[in-house]
Amino acid sequence: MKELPHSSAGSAGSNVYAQLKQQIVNLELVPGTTLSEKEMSVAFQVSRTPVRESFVRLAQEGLLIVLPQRGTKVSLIDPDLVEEARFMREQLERAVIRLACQSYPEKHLAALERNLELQQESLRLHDGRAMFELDEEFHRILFEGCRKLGTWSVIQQMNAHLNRSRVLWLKTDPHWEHLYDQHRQMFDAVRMQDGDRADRMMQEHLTLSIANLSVLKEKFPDFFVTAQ
Amino acid sequence: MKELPHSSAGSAGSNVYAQLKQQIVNLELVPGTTLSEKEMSVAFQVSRTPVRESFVRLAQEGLLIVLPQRGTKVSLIDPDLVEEARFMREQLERAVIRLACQSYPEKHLAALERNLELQQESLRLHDGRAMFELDEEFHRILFEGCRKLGTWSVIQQMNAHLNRSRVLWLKTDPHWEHLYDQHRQMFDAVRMQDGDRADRMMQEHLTLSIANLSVLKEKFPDFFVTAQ
DNA sequence: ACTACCATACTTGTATGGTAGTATGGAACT
DNA sequence: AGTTCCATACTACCATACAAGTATGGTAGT
Repeated sequence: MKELPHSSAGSAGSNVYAQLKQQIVNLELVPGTTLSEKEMSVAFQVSRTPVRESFVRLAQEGLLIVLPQRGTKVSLIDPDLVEEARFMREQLERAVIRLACQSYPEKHLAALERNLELQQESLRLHDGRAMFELDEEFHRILFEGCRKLGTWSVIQQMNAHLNRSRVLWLKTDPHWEHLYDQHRQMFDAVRMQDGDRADRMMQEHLTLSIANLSVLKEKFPDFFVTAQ
Repeated sequence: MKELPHSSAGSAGSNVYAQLKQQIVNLELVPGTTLSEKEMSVAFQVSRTPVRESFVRLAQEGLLIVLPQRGTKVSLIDPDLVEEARFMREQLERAVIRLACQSYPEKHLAALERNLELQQESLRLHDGRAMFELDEEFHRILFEGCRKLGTWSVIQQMNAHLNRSRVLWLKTDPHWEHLYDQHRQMFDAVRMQDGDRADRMMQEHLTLSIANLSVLKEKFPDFFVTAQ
């Protein structure tokens, strides 16, 4: 078969996985959508095997629900899981930023500053998509500087749920300026090695970030789990 | 706990996954062992497809390393990952037990007490295997009572690495009595709603539990990653 | 003795046909 | 009209065949 130019990166299975995951997290694949191996195999121009492989991985992350012999659908957003993900992030990020205030490599400090500049630039351009990614990277750099990238990647898994609601939130009312300010203040706190202040800022940052989940539930009721 | 359809027994793929995972965590499959889809398919009397499915899932958890067209091997224990898992557990469990001290269902409190009794019984019988599982369940019940089971299951993933070193530790010098005492004291603190004491106990509990990783590295050098 | 080459026997990755279970719609029956 | 039954068209699951990359050991050439 002819090699498609875009599919050269990695195996077919990994490509399907990555693309599906992105579509799910970006809500291009609406929660509740029913998929099928066959359907996706024709869409991605591959056989069912790599599609099935990606389904297995996505199911393990809770993004797909596979019902044997019945079908596969994109999972609904579970508010309890979202809150748990927020809780988890809060605990771990507060602990990490306290570590960062004790000692943090100069190299990563510079990376944070560079990231903040890019945030400012994206803010000026009202580029929400870029802000979203820079936000993610800001926090990732924090973990990286503390040599806690394994922790970060585990968070990411649970984060898939949190991020879907954040994407929804983005569509309604993004307070990017406010988040930028908080990032800036956290950066300053790390540089000044002020652990208590950094902790306080992070807590506020991650508490407020998904404050009004109920608003989203009202606005997009079909996307959420109702009965628990 | 919401049972993911995939994790339930029944399908051949899930069975292979569960059995392989258990063998890996129990170190019956020694770190570094090379496996192959074909080999396992004859061992489990199934075709390569479900075996491959289990490989994909285990690889995502970091328990298997798949090298395309070369082979698959059981991952070595990464001391940095073990420490990260410990770090993660410490932060999350301390936060959870503080929650438990604020409010905790009577039902789960009773479950904890029953668990402690079983621990005492296993202690008397010197049944290390049972203690290991009761230890896990004790902590799980704590999360369950705080409605943080999703967090627990995410921890479990990272815990696979931590548990392998704990199994090693079990083979050398298990201080089960000490751990039992700590469990008992944590239980008392939750019942008395003494958050500070519970926090302190949990921190101690999870700090000491893998104190001597370097000892294990000397005793079982082949099981660990050397260069990072 | 040493090097370059290549057949061969592995490995994982992919495609495809068949199986069993499930939802669905229409026909036959009450 | 309402209910039961069954053919049909799905589904995920599994087995198998093939493709493609890689390690290895032997061999021919220098």
